[in-house]
Amino acid sequence: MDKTFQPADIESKWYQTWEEKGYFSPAGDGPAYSIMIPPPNVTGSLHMGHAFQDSIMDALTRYQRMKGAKALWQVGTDHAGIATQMVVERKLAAESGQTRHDLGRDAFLDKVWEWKEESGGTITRQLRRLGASVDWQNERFTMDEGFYKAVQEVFVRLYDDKLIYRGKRLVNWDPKLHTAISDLEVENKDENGHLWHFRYPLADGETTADGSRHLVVATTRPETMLGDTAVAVNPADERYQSLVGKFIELPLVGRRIPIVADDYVDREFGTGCVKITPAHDFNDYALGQRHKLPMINIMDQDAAILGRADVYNSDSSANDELDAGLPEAYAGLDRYAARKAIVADLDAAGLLEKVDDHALKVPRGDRSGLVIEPLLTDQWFVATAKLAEPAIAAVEDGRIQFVPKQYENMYFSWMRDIQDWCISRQLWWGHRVPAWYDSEGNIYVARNEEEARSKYGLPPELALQQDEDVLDTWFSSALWTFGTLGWPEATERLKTFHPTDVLVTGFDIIFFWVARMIMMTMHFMKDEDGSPQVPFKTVYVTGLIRDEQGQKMSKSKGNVLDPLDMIDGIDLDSLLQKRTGNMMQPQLAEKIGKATRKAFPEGIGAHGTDALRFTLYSLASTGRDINWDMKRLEGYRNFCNKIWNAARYVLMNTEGEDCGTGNEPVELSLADRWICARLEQAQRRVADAMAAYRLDHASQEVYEFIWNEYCDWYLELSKPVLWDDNASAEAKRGTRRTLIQVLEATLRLAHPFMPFITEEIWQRVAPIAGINAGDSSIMLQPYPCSNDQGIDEQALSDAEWLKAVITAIRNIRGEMNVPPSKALNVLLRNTSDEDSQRLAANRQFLLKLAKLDDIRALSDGEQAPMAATQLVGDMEVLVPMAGLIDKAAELARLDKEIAKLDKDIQRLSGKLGNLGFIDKAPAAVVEKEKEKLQGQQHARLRLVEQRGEIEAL
RNA sequence: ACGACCGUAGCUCAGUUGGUUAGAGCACCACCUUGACAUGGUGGGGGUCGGUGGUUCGAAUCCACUCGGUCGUACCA
Repeated sequence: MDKTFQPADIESKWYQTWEEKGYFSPAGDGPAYSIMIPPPNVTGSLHMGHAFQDSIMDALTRYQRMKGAKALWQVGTDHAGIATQMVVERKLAAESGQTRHDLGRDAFLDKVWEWKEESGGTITRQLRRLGASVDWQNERFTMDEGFYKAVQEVFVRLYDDKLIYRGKRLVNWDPKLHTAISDLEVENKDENGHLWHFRYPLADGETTADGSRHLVVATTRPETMLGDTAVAVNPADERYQSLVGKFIELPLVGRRIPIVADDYVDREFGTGCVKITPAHDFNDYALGQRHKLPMINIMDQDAAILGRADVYNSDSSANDELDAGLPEAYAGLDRYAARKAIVADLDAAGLLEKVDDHALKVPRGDRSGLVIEPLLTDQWFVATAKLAEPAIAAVEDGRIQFVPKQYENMYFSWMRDIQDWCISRQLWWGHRVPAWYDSEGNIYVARNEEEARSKYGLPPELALQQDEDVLDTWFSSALWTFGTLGWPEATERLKTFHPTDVLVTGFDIIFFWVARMIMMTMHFMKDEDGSPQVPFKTVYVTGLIRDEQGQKMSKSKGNVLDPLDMIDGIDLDSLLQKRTGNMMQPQLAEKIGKATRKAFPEGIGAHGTDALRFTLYSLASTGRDINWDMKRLEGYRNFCNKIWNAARYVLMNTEGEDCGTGNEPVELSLADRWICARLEQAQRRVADAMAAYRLDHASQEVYEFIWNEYCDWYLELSKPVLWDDNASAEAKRGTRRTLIQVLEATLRLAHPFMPFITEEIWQRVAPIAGINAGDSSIMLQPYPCSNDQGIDEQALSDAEWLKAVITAIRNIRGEMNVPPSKALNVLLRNTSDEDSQRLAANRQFLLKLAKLDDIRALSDGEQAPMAATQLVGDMEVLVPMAGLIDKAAELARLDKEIAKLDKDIQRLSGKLGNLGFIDKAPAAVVEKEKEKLQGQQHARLRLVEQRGEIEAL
C-alpha cells in the first residue's frame, strides 16, 4: 500500500465494478426502500448543491441497502424546457445566425435532441464520480416515451375531471422568451423608478368637490394608460363620492371610461384615484372582474404597442362595441419608447402634473431577466383548489413529514392561498399539449388525434390541429415519483416502491416541485381501498451551499465551485478559464479573475470523492445554509489518509499472522475489550443519528471513533502487545483479532459516507478478519449493528483510568518540557485496591504509551521523592523531579491547577450554599454537585500540600 | 410591513425535553521526524454563547423586547 492515500487510483475502478456487477439494482427480500432523485437538467452539470443532496441520498440508500432493504435510488433527468431551449437557440444563433423559426419546429427539435445526446452525459458522469449508487438500468428522462405517456394520461384525466381548463387570462408574459411563465418564475426586485401624476379630464363638464375639472391619477407605467378602462376611487372618499358613475375622457385616446368605487383603493396613497388597466395589471384585472370592466390589450408579444387594441369583455369574450383604435404615433413602439412618448405628449397637453422618484418592486423573469408584462393570452390552467385539500391534509396529519419541521409552515402558507397553475408554455421543447382544435376553435382533449375523434364522435373529414404549446416542465416533474416507476401501467416496480420513503431537496423548490408532486400523486395514486397515496413519507429539506463569504454561488458572481474540481483538483489557469470563459457578461471577467486568484492562488488540490462527501455530511445539520470551507475539506482529506494509514498498520500486523479467526483461544486485553465496547457505542450513535436524518452527527461519530479512539488509542495500545516478545500467543492473537475485526466493522460503519476508500481497504481486510465474501463488495455486507448484549462498562471505565494516567504523565512532560525521549520512573500514591488492580493489569500499556522505565505504587509509609504531581481521582501520579523538573516551573504549574480548582470550588460551594438550590433541585442533581465539590476540595488539598513540600525544597 | 430562520473560539459548524469546567475541525503557540500516518504525534492557549430585561434554585437552551444577517410572502396605482 502507498504511504499516502491516492483517491484517484481507486475511485473509478470500484465504481465501474459496482455498476458492472449490478450492485445498484434493488435486490433481496428485505423491505422496500426508495428514493427518487430530483431530476437534474439533462443538459446541465452538477453544482455543489447537487453534490450535497446526492451525497445525502447515497448515504441513505447505501445505509438502507446494507441494513438489508431492497433499496432503490431512482435516477433520471429532466428536459428543463425553457433552459434547454434557450441554450440550443443561443447555440444556433452563434453557429448559423438562425432562429428556431428559420429552422421550423421539427428541425429545431432534432437539434435539441442532438444537443441532449451530446451534453446529456455530463450529469450522469458526474453522478458516477460522486459514487452515487443509483439504479442505472432504469434511468428515466422526462421526455422519454413512457414518461410522455404518463404526462398525457394525467392531462387528459384532469381535463375530463374538469381540473384542467383553457382560458384567456392575465398571465406573466416574458417578452423575450415569448412564453407565459408561472408566478414562481418571476422575481420581484427592488428598483428605482418614477411615479408620474397625470390629469385625467372629467367628461360632461363634471368637477370635483374642490372645483377641479380633472382627476389626478398616479402611475409607474404610463404606457398602460392606452388600455385604461376605468378610474377607481375609494367608496368612502368624500372627495370623489359624487363622481362615482361619471366619466373620464381618456387623454390621447379619447375613450370615455367610468369612475368606479372600490375598497381596493387606498385613500391615503397619492391622490386617491387609480387608473385601471385590467389587461396589463393583476390588481386591475381583479378589480375589472368585480366591476365587469372591459379589458383592452394594447401590447403584442414583444411588449410593443399595437396599432389596434384587442378588446374583450370581462368574461374574456370578444368585444366589438368599443373602439379598438389606438393613436398611430405609438404603434410598434417598444413599451419603454412608448412610455417616453406618452409622457412627453401628456406633458405637452398640460396633463402632466408632476413626476416623483419612486422605489418599486419590478417583476423580472428569472431566465430572461426582462421585466415581465402581464398579458391577456389563452392558456391552460390546472384548477388547484380541489387538489390542494388532500395535499394539505397529508402534511397536517403527518403522513408526510418535513425535516426540519419548520418548512411545513412554508408549505401550508403557500398551499392555503394557492392560485390556479398556468401550465402551458409557448415553447417547442417539452410535452406538447394533448388537445386538438377544429377550425371553429372547439377543443378536443385526448391521448392522440384518433382518440380525440372517437371520443368526441368527430367525422374523419373534420380537420384537426394540435395545440402548439407545450406543458410547463414542472407539470411533468410533478409526476416524477410514480411516472418513473411505470405508471400508468400497474407495474411491479410501482407496487413495490411507491410511496417512496424520503425526498431530499432544497427549500427553494418546495412550491415548484414538492407541493405539486404531492397534489398530483395523491390525485392519481390510490391504495386498493381507494385512499390516496403520498409520494413520499419524509421531505428532507437541505440548505443552500454558499461560498466562503456566505454569498450564493452563481455564474455571474464567478464564485461557483465544481464538485469535480474538489475531487480531482484543478490548476489556477483552468479554473480561471472555467469561471471567466464563455460569459454572458464579459465585463465581469476581470473582477472574477482577481477574486479567483486571491481565493485559490495555487488552484485547488485533489481531495477525492470520499473527502468531499464526508465534508458535506459533516456540515449537513438539517435545513441550514452552508458556507463552504475549503479548510474543512482538507481536514477530511487528511482523515481519509488517516484511515488509509491505520489500515496499513493493521495489515502489516495481521497479514499472514494468526488472527484467531478460527475460534482459537484468545486472551483479550483491556484495550481489546474497550475498543469493542466503544465500537458498539459508535454503532448505536450512528444508528440514532441516521434515524433522525442527522448526517452531521453520524459522520462526526465515525470520525471521532476512527481517529480519536481507534487510531489515537487502540492502535497505540496494540503495539505493546504485538511487539512484546514475552506476550502470550493467546494475547497476541486476541489483539490481532480485535485489530482486524474492529477495522472491518468500522469500514462497514463508514461505508455509506465514504464508499471508495472503505471498499478498497475492506477488500484486503475482510478475508483476514475471517469473512469469506468471495468477490463480493462491502456495499452488500450487513451494516454493523448493536448486539443487544449491553456494553462492557467495566472496560470503558478501566480504559478511562488508563488514559487518564497516561494523559497525566504526558501533561507533566509537556508542561515541564521533559523530552519525549527521556524515559521516566513514575510513582503512584494513595492508590485504592482498584487502582492497584488496574495498574497490575495495564503495566505494559503504561510503560509504552507514557514512555516509562518503571511505574509502581508507593508502599505504606514509603517516603515519596520530590515530584511533579497530577491527580487521577484520588490517586496521585508522581513524576520525580530530580534532574528533570525545575522547581519554579512545577510551582507555577501547581498554582495554575489550584487556581482552576479554586474557581470551581467557589462556584460549587456558592451553588450548594443556595437554599433555593438545595430545596428545589432534584436530589440527584444536588447529590452530584456535592460529590463534585468534595472531590475538588480533596484534590485541592493534595495539590496545596504538594506545593508546600516543593516550595520548602 | 408580516413571517421564518440564523447570530456560540480567528474561520466553518455541533450543543433534541433548562442541570458536569460550553464542544469539534481548521487556524494559533510549544515540543517531537518514535518501527501506520508530518495529509502526522504530544501538550497548550483561546469563547461575559449578538444586546437588554424577565421566568427559574439554575438559562447558550424558555419568554419579552432590541440590534444585525439571510430568506420568503405581501405590497399602494
